[in-house]
Amino acid sequence: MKKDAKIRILIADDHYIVRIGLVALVSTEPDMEVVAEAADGAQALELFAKCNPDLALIDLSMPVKSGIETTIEIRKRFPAAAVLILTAYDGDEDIYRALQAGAQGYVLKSSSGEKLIPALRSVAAGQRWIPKDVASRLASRSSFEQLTPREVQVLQELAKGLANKEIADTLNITEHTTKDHLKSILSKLRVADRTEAVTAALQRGIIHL
Amino acid sequence: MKKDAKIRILIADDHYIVRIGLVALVSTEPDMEVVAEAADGAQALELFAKCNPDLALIDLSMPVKSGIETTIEIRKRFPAAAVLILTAYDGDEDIYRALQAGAQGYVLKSSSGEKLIPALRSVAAGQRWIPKDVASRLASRSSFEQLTPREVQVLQELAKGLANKEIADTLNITEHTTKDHLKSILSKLRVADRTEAVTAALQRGIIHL
DNA sequence: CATGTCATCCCTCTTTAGAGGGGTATGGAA
DNA sequence: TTCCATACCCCTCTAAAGAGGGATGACATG
Repeated sequence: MKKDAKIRILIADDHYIVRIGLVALVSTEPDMEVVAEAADGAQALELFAKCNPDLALIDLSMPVKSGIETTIEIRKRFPAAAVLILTAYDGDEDIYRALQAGAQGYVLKSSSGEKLIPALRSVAAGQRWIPKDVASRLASRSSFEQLTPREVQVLQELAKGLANKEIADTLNITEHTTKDHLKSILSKLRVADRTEAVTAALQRGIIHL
Repeated sequence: MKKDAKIRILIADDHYIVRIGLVALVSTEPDMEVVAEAADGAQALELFAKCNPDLALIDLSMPVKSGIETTIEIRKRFPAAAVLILTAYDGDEDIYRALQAGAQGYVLKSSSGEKLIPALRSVAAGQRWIPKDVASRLASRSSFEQLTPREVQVLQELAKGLANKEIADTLNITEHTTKDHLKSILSKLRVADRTEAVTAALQRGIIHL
């Protein structure tokens, strides 16, 4: 290996402290370096295009453009890009969507340096990296049925506290149809009523406040 | 000032990366040092008792014992302790409770080093530190009426998706009383129904999932 | 072409939610 | 003590919510 063939990393996180921490952690490793720091998704995209890093370490919850959106964009524009998601547990749905979006790995912010560094190296080398516990939750996730886009849309209005009739108006459908969607939401999420549906969806990351 | 009279800081955060970041940040300042690192509230208490730091920098969302609980405990056992809350925006109610719990300051994880370092120095020197935007949100908070402990309790059951009758059973009251509490919750939070009450309470940090 | 999924619409029926009144007992503040 | 907030109880009534059926057109996939 050439001495200057370091793994060039882009980090994207809206928390300044986290960015410092990542830079500090990476700088302890001689074979990697942080070449760009972004505080939001849009900035991450810009910097990726400019720096063309070997690895993008991206937080899920960021302003302007979410980690998921950013990952999708990066992978679309740079199909060879290696993306590792770093987050403070945002629910199974987010993990699933991150991997669907093309991320090769997923690490939690609580994981120690001994776990993080190998993840960085692994994903930069083109391999996948998904912690066992995350993988198992991902498996159990599949036991729940997938919500359709329309159902998610209804769920979002539901979270605002709208009544069926109001949801019907905003979505330009009838109250009957709203009730139908609600019925399938309740059965798919295996909950008893709309309020539990909202909290369950929030916990699983299907919707956000 | 004596050369070795550094500000001795205890940091408590469940995210390893954040702890690294804080250590890295603090180490850039010659007059302060991190003397203890805790990954949860209980550990923070232990280490505080052992190290007796000049300042405790505490995250709000931690396992085992929350930042609020930890702050209350620390302030009870060490009335002279200086506590600075560090968090990723957890809703107005949390900020309010943190300050009620005896914390002298409040900083957001997104704030830059130029803002964080003065906050550390200020609180360690016995002064208060509350960002302007946080202070203004705190003021607007007071326009909402305070929920009683019982109402918060009902709200928590509400978030589980329980029906009025079920809530009544778990709290050993009648359904009528549950409805009464619900009525005052709806009016105090200025929302139309139970579902909106739950999301509003989550946003304001009155309850958590 | 058949099958399946999605989104839409419709009806009935029972239970629940929420608005509107009423009241009592307690314990702290004025 | 008088006042006020809290917590508890009760009743009625209307409008929702949610469970149960059945049905259609669009569109993709086998």
